Amino acid sequence: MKKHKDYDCNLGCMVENTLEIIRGKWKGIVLTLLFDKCYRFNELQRQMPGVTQRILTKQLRELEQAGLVVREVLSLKPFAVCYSLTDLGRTLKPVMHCLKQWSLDHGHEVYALETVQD
Amino acid sequence: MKKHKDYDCNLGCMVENTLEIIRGKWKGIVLTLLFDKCYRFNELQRQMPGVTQRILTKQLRELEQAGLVVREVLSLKPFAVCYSLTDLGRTLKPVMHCLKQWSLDHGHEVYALETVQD
DNA sequence: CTGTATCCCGGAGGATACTG
DNA sequence: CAGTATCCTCCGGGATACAG
Repeated sequence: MKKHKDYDCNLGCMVENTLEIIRGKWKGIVLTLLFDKCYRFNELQRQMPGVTQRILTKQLRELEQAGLVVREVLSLKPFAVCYSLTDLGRTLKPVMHCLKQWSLDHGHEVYALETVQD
Repeated sequence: MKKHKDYDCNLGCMVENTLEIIRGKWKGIVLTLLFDKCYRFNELQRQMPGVTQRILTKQLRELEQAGLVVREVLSLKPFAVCYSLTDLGRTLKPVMHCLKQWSLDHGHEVYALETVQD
């Protein structure tokens, strides 16, 4: 695991700390999904078109390391696991709401400037 | 400029949209700094130990493209520019506050689990 | 079903030198 | 002072195949 910050910053660092946790490409979606209910591995994958097993596993492991997500083995015979949020993970709800709200309010203004026609 | 999203997602996508804008390594700090006042290029660099000119320029250009930051040439004789936030950029203040607050409230809990002694 | 093991690639970030 | 121009490194993300 890598160090969180390689230098001390008393300015935007707080913001960066939080950002690093949710920086992974699929972590935002994973967390958003898990706010509602716990998910099986393949349920998650189906909700996230484009992600591969390896990457999804990786994102989940990292969220687990951060203490935001819990992996629970339900059964071994038919191998089944269940991913859910920890209490700490749940505290991110207002944060994610904040991000979502901004996108709803101002996202289109950004798009207007990015205008990509590929 | 790259496409914002390569697929349509109606779940965590909103969150992702906002995250992509501030994903750059130094963007959080830049924005945080610019909330207070406008900065000269080298003022910014001095506030951000570790960043190189090239990278800082890149981050600023991207924020500019997104419509969050304005670059204003103050004078040519002694070459001077000034970076400040647009109205759109300023709307990110509550979002950044949200991220910062979470770090203050729960950041240490994450650290506790990451425990890296390198 | 839920992974791990390889191999691979592009791009973000960085070091350094040069410029108007 | 505020940048470009090169070149380079590293790592997140992905494709694919295999495994318990």
